[in-house]
Amino acid sequence: MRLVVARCTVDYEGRLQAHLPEAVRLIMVKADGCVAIHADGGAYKPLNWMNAPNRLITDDPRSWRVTNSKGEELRITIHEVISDTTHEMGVDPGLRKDGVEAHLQELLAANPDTLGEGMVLVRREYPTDIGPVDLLCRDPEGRAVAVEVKRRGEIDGVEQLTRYLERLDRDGTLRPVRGVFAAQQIKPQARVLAESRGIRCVVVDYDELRGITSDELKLF
Amino acid sequence: MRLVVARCTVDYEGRLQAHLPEAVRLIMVKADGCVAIHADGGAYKPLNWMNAPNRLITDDPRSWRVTNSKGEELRITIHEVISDTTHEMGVDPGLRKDGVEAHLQELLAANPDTLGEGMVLVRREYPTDIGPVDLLCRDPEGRAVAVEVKRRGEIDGVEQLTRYLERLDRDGTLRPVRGVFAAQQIKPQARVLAESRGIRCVVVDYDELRGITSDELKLF
DNA sequence: TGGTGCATTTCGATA
DNA sequence: TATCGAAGTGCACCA
Repeated sequence: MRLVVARCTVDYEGRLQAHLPEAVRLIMVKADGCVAIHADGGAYKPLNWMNAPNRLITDDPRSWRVTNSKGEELRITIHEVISDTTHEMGVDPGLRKDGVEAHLQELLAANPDTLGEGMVLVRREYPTDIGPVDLLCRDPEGRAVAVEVKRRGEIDGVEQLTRYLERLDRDGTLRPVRGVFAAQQIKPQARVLAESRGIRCVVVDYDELRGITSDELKLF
Repeated sequence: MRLVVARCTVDYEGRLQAHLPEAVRLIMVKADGCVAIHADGGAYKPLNWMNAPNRLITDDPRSWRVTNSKGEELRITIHEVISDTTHEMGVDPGLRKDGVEAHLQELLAANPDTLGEGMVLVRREYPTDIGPVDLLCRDPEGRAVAVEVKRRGEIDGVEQLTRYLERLDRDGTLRPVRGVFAAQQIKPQARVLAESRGIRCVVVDYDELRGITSDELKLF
């Protein structure tokens, strides 16, 4: 990784046009070739960048050009170099994560009762011609229930579930299919839209659900 | 901005749990306090981070703790410091952008003819109870036309316009409202969905539109 | 290679 | 401050 601290101006032309006036910034060049220009503030997002794969030309150390195959271009004009260092880091072993939507889906699949008294799981990732539904269940009366699982429930999640319901309803063996929108948190507008379409909203407590599952495991 | 290159392990606990095994990485601490841990690859996104505002405790230089008011915590254990530098950068003058959706909307508002012969603008950001429609126009016969403007037209844009049309149609003074989906580029699947719902698709040439507007200005 | 959905999304505008 | 929609979104996954 090469780290250049320099007074520079930057121009980007590609998906939009953008310009950075002269100032001191950090230019980070990673081993995969991606370039990022950071100011001394503003979260982790750089002011400007060019992802790999790209071509970086620094023949003229005062004027860098980064281009990619999509015709995007980043021009960095360097007025004064304050620091220029390079460090070998090797390949990173990578990040281990826990607690994302996939895990929430697992927990709900193991505890369909959370989605409604007496609910029974038919299968996870139930296929339709526009993609898989997160969960397909049956209620105590044997009626099909399609479940969309989100960490945070917003309008586009309701739209997604609506499209699935439309498709599933065409299947004579399932019709009529009801919808359940399950999330750790549901935005008010998403709730309004869901309920106006007869979709039930279920707010899920992740930690509680994890507790139930581990309690059940203790029974064995 | 403080730049530390170090062999480290990192743990994050907050919106999810994540762990980084021991490796050499860049730890970037910005003036606003935000902390980002970068590997030598993988676009501009850091492996781990904590945005401002937060509290950074480095009393023990081998074990940093970053916490915020939401109860999130980042622990950085430093096994070996390879480099540790600090640079003053001052406040960045910031990024100037051009070519985004707002500008496209302005240009279309100034040239409603682009959306259809004889189209007249009623107003931009026409309010509904689920949010404002980009443009509301009337066609030569005086019928209402709702326009959704996107840089790139994809399925969710069609869904958005459909929701607006649904709402506007409830307004007796406007009904029936037609829809126009305007974008610099329209994905085939979005076009199919739009047309199946009777929504007209208009591909807009940004540069040409800008030319028309400047030509009109020259007339004055 | 392109389409779809998720993200510790981030970011900005607005009510 | 919450909420909503856009982003040069990035990224994984799958066809």
